[in-house]
Amino acid sequence: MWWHQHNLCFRHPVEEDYSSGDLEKKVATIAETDESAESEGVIDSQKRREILSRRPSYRKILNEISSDVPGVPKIEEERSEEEGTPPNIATMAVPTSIYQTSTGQYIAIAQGGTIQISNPGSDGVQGLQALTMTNSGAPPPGATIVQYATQSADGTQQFFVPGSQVVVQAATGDMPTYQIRAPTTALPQGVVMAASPGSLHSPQQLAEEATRKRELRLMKNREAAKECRRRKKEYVKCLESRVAVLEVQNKKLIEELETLKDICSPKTD
DNA sequence: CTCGTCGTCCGTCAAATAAC
DNA sequence: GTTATTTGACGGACGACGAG
Repeated sequence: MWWHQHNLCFRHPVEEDYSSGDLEKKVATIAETDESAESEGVIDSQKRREILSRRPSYRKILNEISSDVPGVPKIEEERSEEEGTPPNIATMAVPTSIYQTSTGQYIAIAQGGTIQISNPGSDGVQGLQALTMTNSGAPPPGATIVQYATQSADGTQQFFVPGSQVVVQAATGDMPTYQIRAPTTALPQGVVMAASPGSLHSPQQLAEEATRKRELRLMKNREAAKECRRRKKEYVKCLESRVAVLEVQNKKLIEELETLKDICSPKTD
């Protein structure tokens, strides 16, 4: 595989994939001191199973927290790129991702695999093309077909667009970059020509189809992992702020308790 | 300058979970 | 039951930083 050329195994003692478990415990501990011990020892079997099993997604957890605690922001279902959203796309249907090409064009990849390309300098709507990837379900009538292909020799991923243009995704960098290019060569190895599903018969075609599916799955998972990490960060931030709030509350309550103690049992000396 | 360590980010896999 | 999504874990890359 082109992205895995390194076989050296070497593990850092400190991982970026930190566990948020400690923070969760901290929040739980502080919250326990705040609230009465009513729940102590009352864990029924179902709850125990819930604890033992995998916890729900960060989105769910955070949304539960935020419904309990006002002021805690909810994780949105889908979010477009926070900053840098081009003004001429802002009024479009909310895309999942927006990318700017080297030529200044904007590519918005919406849910459902629709790709929108808009030209800068226009009034925003002019020059917009809605494209649908062939592997994202049945395209709507009249949709332009985009052919997704495997990486090319320079380590990029390409979407083939009718009209002799290629949308190229660079393999590295902080954010995936997309470029509109004229194809430099004939279709690279691994490209599946637009063919009806029923016509895939030969072993080579089947293998190509399998490769294409794998590439698509990896691409989707790549994006999912990014999104998951973003949610996790948000979740950890939320827990940290909750810890801070609860610590302040705890301090106040302790002070209050001391004051009340002093009032109720003043020293006779 | 080189080397080792640390922290962070990323892509991938696999398993759990959710959605249909 | 099948498919899609989510997320923990793993391993590699890379930059920052200090020690020699």
